[in-house]
This record gives sequence, C-alpha cells and structure tokens, in this order.
Amino acid sequence: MSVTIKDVAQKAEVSVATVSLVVHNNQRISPETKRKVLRAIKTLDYHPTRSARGLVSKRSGNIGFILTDDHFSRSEPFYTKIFLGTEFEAREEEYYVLLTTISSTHCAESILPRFILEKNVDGIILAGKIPEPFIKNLRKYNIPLVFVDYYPPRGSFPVVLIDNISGGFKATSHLILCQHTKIAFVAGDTEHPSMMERFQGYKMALEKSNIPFDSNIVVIDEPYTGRENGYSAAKKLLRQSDKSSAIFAGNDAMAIGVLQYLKEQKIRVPQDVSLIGFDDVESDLSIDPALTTVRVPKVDMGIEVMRLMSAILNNKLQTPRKVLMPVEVVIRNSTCEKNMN
Amino acid sequence: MSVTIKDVAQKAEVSVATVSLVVHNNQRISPETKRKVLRAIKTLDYHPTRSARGLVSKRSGNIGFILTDDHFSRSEPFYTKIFLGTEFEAREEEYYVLLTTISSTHCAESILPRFILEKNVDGIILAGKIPEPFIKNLRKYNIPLVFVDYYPPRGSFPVVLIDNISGGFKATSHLILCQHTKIAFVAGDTEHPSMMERFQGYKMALEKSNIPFDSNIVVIDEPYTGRENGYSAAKKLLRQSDKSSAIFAGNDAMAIGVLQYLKEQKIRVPQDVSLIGFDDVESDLSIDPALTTVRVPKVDMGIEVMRLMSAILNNKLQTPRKVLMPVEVVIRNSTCEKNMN
DNA sequence: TTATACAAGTTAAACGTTTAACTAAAAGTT
DNA sequence: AACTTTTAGTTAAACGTTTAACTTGTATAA
Repeated sequence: MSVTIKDVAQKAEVSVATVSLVVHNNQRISPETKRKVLRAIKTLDYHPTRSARGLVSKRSGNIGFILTDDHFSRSEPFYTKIFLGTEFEAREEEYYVLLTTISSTHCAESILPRFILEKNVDGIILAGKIPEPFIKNLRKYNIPLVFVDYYPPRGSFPVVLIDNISGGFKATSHLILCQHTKIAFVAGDTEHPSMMERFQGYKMALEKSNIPFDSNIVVIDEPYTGRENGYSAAKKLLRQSDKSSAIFAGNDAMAIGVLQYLKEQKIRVPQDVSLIGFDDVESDLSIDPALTTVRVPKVDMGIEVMRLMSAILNNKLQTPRKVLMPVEVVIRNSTCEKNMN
Repeated sequence: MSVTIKDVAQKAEVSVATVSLVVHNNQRISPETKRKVLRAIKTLDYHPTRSARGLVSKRSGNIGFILTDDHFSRSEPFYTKIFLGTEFEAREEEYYVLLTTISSTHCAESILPRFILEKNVDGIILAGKIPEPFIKNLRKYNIPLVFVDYYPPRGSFPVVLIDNISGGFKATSHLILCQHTKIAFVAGDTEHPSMMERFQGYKMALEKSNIPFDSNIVVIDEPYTGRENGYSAAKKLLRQSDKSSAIFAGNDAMAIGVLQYLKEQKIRVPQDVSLIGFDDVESDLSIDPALTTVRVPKVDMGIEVMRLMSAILNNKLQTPRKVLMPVEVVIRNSTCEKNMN
C-alpha cells in the first residue's frame, strides 16, 4: 500500500540503487536519469522510510535532549525555552528531538534512557546540571555529547554556556552606576558553577570600582535557587545591622522571593532598595515593579547547542568548542535607569 | 561491536526467533528456555534496536505532537504544559514524542511534517486550533489522530477538552456570589469554540440568577486573545456609560491586559472592579493583585490525551471518546472570597 | 591499436528484527 | 496401535533502505 523505493525504481525504469543515489544526490547519476527519477518520486509522492534508512545507515535522525527531573518540573520555563530553541533549529536541520529526563540522583546502577539503549539517537544534548555518574555511564556508548548551561567538571565536551561572569559584572556595575555602594549578593547552591560565576562577576565589579567586598551582605548558603530561598535569604539579609541599598539576586526566581519579603516588610523597591535579578525568566510577566534583570538568550542557546550538535554529526567540527552566550542588563523598574555603554 | 539478537541467540544456544519470542514473552517458550535466554540478554546487556524493529513491525514507537506555530511561540506556557504532560505519560507507556509545528495558515498544498511522510510516528496528537485543510490532508494517511483542547468542526475523533461551559458558569457564579450583578465578559476570536463555550457558561449563570444579559458590557470582537486584546477590550468596555463592577476575561492573558488598563486608569482591583480570568496560566507568578481564575489542568490534559492515544494504538478503545477535563475556580485577590460548594 | 581511465549505472549483500509456516517430539484420543 | 493434537521450538522470508563491489560502455592516453 505504501510507496517504496522499488515502486519508484520500477516507474523510472532504473534500479533501486539508482533511486537511492538520486535521493542522496550522488554525482554518479547523469542529469537525465536524475530528472527521470525525480519525476517518478514526485508523481508517486515517495518518501524514504525512517526505520529502513536508520537500520542500514545507523543514523536515526533523532537527537536526545536530557535534563534532570527537577529542572523539568520547575515552574520557570528556563529549560523549556532552551528546548524550544533546540527543537526549532532541529527542524531546520532535519532532525527530531527526543526529550527525556533523568533523576537528579542518578547513580551508577540506574538504567539509561531507552533511546540510548535502542540506538535511537545520533547525539545527545545535556541541559543543566547533570549527575556525574550519568555522564560516566554515557561515555561507554560513545555517542556525541553536547552540553548546554552546564559544564561537567571532568572531561572535555562542546558546550554552550551563559557568560555568567560578564553578566554578574554588568549587573553589579549597573547598581554601582545607580550610586549604590552597599550591594548585597544573594544566591544558593554553591555547587552550581553558574551561580559562582555570577558571584565572581559581582566581586570583579566591586573591585573595579574600589568598593570593598563585604561578606556580611552576601547570602549564598541557600540550598537551592527557588523563590522560597530568595525569600529566606532576604530575611537573613535584613537581619544584618549592616544594611544594603541594593540587592543582586543570583536568578529571577530568587529575586521574586526577595521582592516578596521586601514587600511584606513594607520596603519599597526601588525607592528604598534596588533589586536586580538574572535570567529574565519572566520577561513577559507582570511583576510589580517590573524586575530589572540580566537577560539570558534562552531560545538562542537552544539553537546554538543544536547547531553545535549538527556540526559534530557532520564532522564539520574538529575540536570541542565552547560557545559563550552574551548577556545584557534589561533595565526595568526595580532599579534606577542608568546603564553603561 | 554492538550486541544484536544473534549474539544473544548464540550465547543462549537457541535460534534468534526464540530470543525474539522471549523478548515479546510469547507463551510458546518453556520457562526453562526463557530463563536461559533472559540470562543471556542480561549478561550481554542486549536491547532491540528501534529501527530494525520498526522496519518489520511497522511501529515506530513514536507519537507526533502537532501545534500551530503561533501557539508554539506564545509566551504563556499553555500548550507547553500540555506537551510536558504528554511527554511524561509517553515515557510511562514507552513512547517517545516528536514535537513539530505547522503554519496556522496551512493550506491544501503545504507539505506535511516529515515524521508523517517518513512513517516515523504511530499516532498524532493535535493540540489547539488546527487548520481544517491540514486535518483533511492528514486523513489520507490513516494514522490515528487524537485532539486536545480543540475539536474540529467536521469528523469524529477522540478528544480531550476543557469543560469550558462549566468553567464559564463557575467563574460567573463566583462573581455573582460576590454580589456583582453588572458582570462584563471580555473575549476574542469568536471562531474559537473554547471562548464561545465560556461565553455560554457565562450566560447560563446569569440566567440562573435572573440577571438580565446585557450586550453593552460584552466585548468579544477582539481578533485574538492576547494581552493587547485584553487591554483594548478594557478600553472599549470603560467607554460605556453602562459601568460594570466585575469583569470575566475569557483567558488569563486577556485578564492581564485588562488589569494593566485598569491600573493605568487608577481603577483598583478588587475594590473598584473585580476581575476573573481563565486558564490559570500564570499560577506561579506574581501578578499584583494575584489573579482569581479558573484553573485548567494542563499537564493532566497532556497525560489524558496520551492515554487516549495509547488506548487506541493497543485497540483498547472502540468508539471515539471525548474526555471533558473538570475545572475549578481558584480564588485569589482580584475578587472577593466567596465560593460555591 | 591497445591499454587505461572514467562515467553511469547495476547487483547483491547487509542492516537487526519479526513472524508465518514448518517440524519433531510428546501427549492425548479412539 | 494408529491416529490427532499440542508443545516447544526452528527456518527462512520479509521489512525498505544503503553501499561496496562489480559491469558495461565510452573517452583518453600512449
């Protein structure tokens, strides 16, 4: 019932091999024959079947996209946006993306995603923090791996990262430009490279402006980086006798938590305290006041990582490459309006 | 290098057919042989290859998930959440989901998604409003179709829908319980069944409480259902001499637009005007005041539609079934606190 | 002229499964 | 005892491609 390469061969009066060669437009076929075959393909509406193709060519045409379950079920659509970018670019490059999650507590004995075992992906994109044992398990399958928004401590892989240091620097510099000198930093999960890089950028900006670093107005001992943690970090911060006039939160989720606590304490933003976040997760939401933040090009990151992947699959890439995505401060209403150029 | 069914057969000293039968745990194999084969499978860490399997069984193990590009790129993660639900349930049922978009202006001549042509999906889930020509084109391929959050005007398909009428009724009833009698309704895209059903529920609630329907406080001529449209609808509404004390917006996006306009006009919510939305898109966002709305179980819808699909693929479903997802009013701060039971 | 290279295809094996049809032995039936 | 049926497997074809190796004919070189 379904039209196969044989039907095309018959109709075009050539061998199936010829049809296949035409489909892959191999040089060996004369323009004339090519035209004949192409016509047959068109009239019969022939399309090569994925499974058959995959079986012999050992390429599934699929890319795996893996993140941990806690990232997956986060309310902020951070990784979702990256995924959408990847999905979008994959379409351009004629791939499909198979999404799956792994446990954030994945251990050496855990089973791997089915698509790996079934050889149903040509490469794997790993988004966000991935457990080390999982990466170790994966390497046995020697299937190309590309990371996005996380770089594993061991091993050398192509990767797309946020320029967190620069982002932290810019965020802090913006606050400094707003005449602040008592600038608090709030974050969580000190294990996470991103947070620590933002912290580093923060310190660099202070140093550049000769503002002494003050560990009293730094709260980085929150276990995670959610709203609740922002809330409780703000609580800790305000307990200090050493008051700050501006707060740089490691991400928007925490900034929102901070904001909530400030509101409860009748502390006005930005009149009493300025607040800046990071990620621009909620760019299209009505937070009041609209949150100044550092925009991270999430969709573009997804696109970029897929490009890296396809470059690798087509051997266009020799050395593992790192792509640093540029970020910029988006000034809204939770800080003053000054900006660097 | 990769371990195949042959290796297993050799190791277990049986034919490949036997291995295959064991894998599908066919009755014909004695417990003894079965154990032997299973052991070989385990020690070799054998997993059947998707492509090979798909080629002969004509089942790819994939499900297509289609929505229109404008739904895909919406900032509200409505369909994204449905997709995540589907993805989640698919994993349970050992399927993978291939996501793709089609143009909302898809016409008879447009090309179909590649996964259909390449026979790479066993069934297709269609989310949201889908152009009629596309559905028509699809039917030729007689591949199972299931809809979610949209029911095509022609044809009869399994579908998962929001109980919009009940939702509209509940939302309006809530406002009535808050002592409102001048209740405005604001929506857009009168073509869209969901909006019209919510409108219908609105009218039913009014009628039940003997509140006369007043077309002066109904704005449904907005072309689309985004924030901008909510904003401009509110503008139109307030121009009326006939003031309303409560507004029911057809969805949250529009409600947010309405809210923005009200804020600009220094009209306080809920003191001056009560406002209720629909969808609960931004349940975890800090809208100020927090928006009372009708919660739609988006993730559950995704799960449900995938269940329907797998029931169909396994012939567990005879007649096309409609699933109506129940909704409930979530009272927050943009209305009073009264509720029905 | 003969050998050599190249161009344009074809042949046939291979990819890793599933499954209908077959077989041989054991168990039941009459 | 001579059958039929059942059980527990095996054989081999088929699925729809790709691709290495081969063939045939023509152009080029010596």
